[in-house]
Amino acid sequence: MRRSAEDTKATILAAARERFAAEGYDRATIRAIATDAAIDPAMVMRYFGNKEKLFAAAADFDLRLPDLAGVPRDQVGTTLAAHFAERWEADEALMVLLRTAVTNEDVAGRMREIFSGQLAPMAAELSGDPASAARRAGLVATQALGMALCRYVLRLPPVVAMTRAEIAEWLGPTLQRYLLGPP
Amino acid sequence: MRRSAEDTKATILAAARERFAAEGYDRATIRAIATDAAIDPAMVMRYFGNKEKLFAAAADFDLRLPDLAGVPRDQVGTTLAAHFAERWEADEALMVLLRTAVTNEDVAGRMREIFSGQLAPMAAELSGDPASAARRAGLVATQALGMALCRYVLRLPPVVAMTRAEIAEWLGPTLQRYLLGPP
DNA sequence: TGGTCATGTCAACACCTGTTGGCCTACACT
DNA sequence: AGTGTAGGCCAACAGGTGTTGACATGACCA
Repeated sequence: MRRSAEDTKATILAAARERFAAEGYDRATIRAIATDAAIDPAMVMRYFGNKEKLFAAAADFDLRLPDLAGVPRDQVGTTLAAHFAERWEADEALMVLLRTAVTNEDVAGRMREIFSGQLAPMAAELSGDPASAARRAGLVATQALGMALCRYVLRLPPVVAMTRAEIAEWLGPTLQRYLLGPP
Repeated sequence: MRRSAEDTKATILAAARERFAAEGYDRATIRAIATDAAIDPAMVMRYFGNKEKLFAAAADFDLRLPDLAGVPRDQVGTTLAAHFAERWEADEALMVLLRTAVTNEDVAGRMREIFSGQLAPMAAELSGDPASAARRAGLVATQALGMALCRYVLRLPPVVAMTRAEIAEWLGPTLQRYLLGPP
């Protein structure tokens, strides 16, 4: 069949996202991605150059943190927890990154950039104390990513069984304390 | 050189643990492990059968949870957090499992077994409420593994910078609430 | 001293990977 | 209708992987 270049590129990218999300960088082969996209492996190279660049294109990620300025100060934690619980499931970008960052130093660096570029500034603005803001953001990351890890990657049954609302209820107070609680 | 079979086996196992911990299952090659152990790759096969069995031998893991029965009830969280902070660094078994479970369903299953065989029973004994115990244990896992992920795998700078004592102080109240707090 | 067996080495296998260059083919334009 | 070109396919390469079998070699026992 014959498609426009843009269509083909988008098809490849979609297939790549799924494979990378499900299997991580190493196990997701270009051949498998090409088969999913019903296309020849050589096309992947033509459109994306090489596997690394394909991954980079598939893994651009925005936390899309909500604006917490207008949220009542004592509900910041719950709001944030609810946001994460939704965000993880909105698309596969987080899975793509998480499954790969664990064994790929470059991608781990990319997660550090997301952390310092998106999460840390939010904590700084919220707490007003630049000295402790980075640590507070780091603690938020441990809980948020830990939930993602146990729920979507390891699939611990009791964690999978929780609803998004229950996650917000349980993690809310934790994030609240990490962000705004006593040092 | 010529060694006893047990010595060789132990040398291979030590090298395998390091490689698996640092690179995960896929990227840790038998050839690299053999080189580290100053030995021929064929010896690995002779002593362990195949790569999967070598991994299984390298990844047996015991959380070594402390006995929390004698701990004052309001210090359970901090005690547990301090234990985790030490346990992660005691040996490389956790890294071996974590780096591999993310892209290997069998090993993910093994982590679920560790969870249900070691962590969940502790929560059940502690809370006395079998109905909610599994969920409470799951929540503990999200925070504990999230800390390990951010500190040792992703190496988020503010999380790496924390001392073990600080980790215990910050995570203690979280684990306390997950285990014994209001539902 | 001669022989046996555990310990170790070597070379090769079959397979899979990312990647490349040449070739085909359908469509749009003149 | 003829032709240029963008979109697509095929076959192959070079390198790395787990794994295997045949062969060497040292230590120990009769």
